[in-house]
Amino acid sequence: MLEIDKQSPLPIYYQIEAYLKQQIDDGLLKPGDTLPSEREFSEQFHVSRMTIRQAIMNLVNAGYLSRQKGRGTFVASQKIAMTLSGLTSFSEEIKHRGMRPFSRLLSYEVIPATDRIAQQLSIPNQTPVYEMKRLRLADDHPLALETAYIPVRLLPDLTKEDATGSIYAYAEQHGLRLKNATQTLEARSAGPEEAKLLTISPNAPVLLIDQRTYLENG
Amino acid sequence: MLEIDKQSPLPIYYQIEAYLKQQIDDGLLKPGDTLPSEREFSEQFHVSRMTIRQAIMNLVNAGYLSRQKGRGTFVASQKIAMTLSGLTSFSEEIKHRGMRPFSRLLSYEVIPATDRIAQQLSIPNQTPVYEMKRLRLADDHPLALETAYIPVRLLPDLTKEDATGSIYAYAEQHGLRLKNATQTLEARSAGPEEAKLLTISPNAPVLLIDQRTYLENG
DNA sequence: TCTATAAATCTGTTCAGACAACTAGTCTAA
DNA sequence: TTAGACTAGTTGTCTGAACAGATTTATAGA
Repeated sequence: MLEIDKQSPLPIYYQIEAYLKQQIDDGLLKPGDTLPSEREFSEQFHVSRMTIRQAIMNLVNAGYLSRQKGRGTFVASQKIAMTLSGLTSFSEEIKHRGMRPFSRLLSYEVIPATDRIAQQLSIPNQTPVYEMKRLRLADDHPLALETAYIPVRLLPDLTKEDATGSIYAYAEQHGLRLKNATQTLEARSAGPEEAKLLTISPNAPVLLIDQRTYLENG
Repeated sequence: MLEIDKQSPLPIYYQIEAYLKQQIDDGLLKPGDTLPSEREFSEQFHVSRMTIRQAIMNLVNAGYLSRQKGRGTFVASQKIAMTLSGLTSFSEEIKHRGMRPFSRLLSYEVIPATDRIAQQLSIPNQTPVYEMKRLRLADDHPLALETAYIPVRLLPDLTKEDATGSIYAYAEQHGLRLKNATQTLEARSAGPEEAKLLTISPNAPVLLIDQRTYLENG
């Protein structure tokens, strides 16, 4: 049992945060486990609910926990490598750096989800999804190749023209509230086609980024 | 001027957040600019200070803003690539994935800061700094090469033995409260020596991570 | 003028309470 | 049996207040 020291120079939320992180790292709390509710924590530690929330929210941002309105707070899966708190789309990211973002649509079609895609998106096999390949540029400098898969069900009326702009902006305009994204990174060598599109030499090292964006309801 | 719609299904803090993000992306707020204080925002929008705080904290986590106790809130520099809200040290990160972290100290010495190091750490030239090279392993599998530079002034009593363990833990034990870190990523080819230590082939792509950790007071 | 003290201003932390929105289970009526 | 209403529990949002700690500005005294 944790003893909170209210006289400590360390903030209370910080002590609780460290305590929970320890429990997770030590395996006392396993991925998928449900945490006590905010009210229970509040009574257990004799502190305000807002203080508990601050500790929990920090751990959610750090990728240790996840929460769902009406259900509870859970220990996050180990697989989540890095949680981006600020969910920034490509366009936002580039603009933020003062460059002019641009993307060229290479291909756009609706295909049934393959095994791998269906599994990654947690949808049934063969579910129709949009497949969009785009070349990302910043100030006319090729920057990245992107292949995006989106279940058709989520955005039934998406057209080829919409796909030219920002998908994030389009989604938010149509009432989908985006929640967070996870990214995993991997470095590998560029294939010949990729190298050509990005105007780099074949076998030059490239960064492989797997980004998944979730809606607010999961 | 922003008009807050208190009837909107979108939370108030979210509206304010979007408004400020827009101002920054549009260049109306430039890096270094000071934002109005929380009290001023609070009066301007007729909402509670805590609501303002929630909007601002989200933007701080997303890397758009930075704040300093007693000074104010500022538009963050464009250079900040990605701010890790959860400041996780190497050991924490590996343990979180259920592996056994280990590090081998390759070299340890005190050297005067070179031009490049001094500039990066924002300290005067020739200031003595620790230089520690470490090979990082997870479950005996070589994972990363690390070269760390720390101003001697910050941790005057650091010994070679201390350097074998976690520097973060050591720093916190000695009263330094760490704040946040920025990481920039770059993919390049491995040199022959690096390849040998990491047991990979020369020229294999590796990930270059430049991580900077700041103390709470900067 | 210069310096040391005091006041004002700012962000950081904490509290107690209120209502909204969502989830899951129970109970009731068709 | 089943569809729908109800209810208890959970997180999400918001308020107004208070004090702490850091920084800057104003002030008074030498």
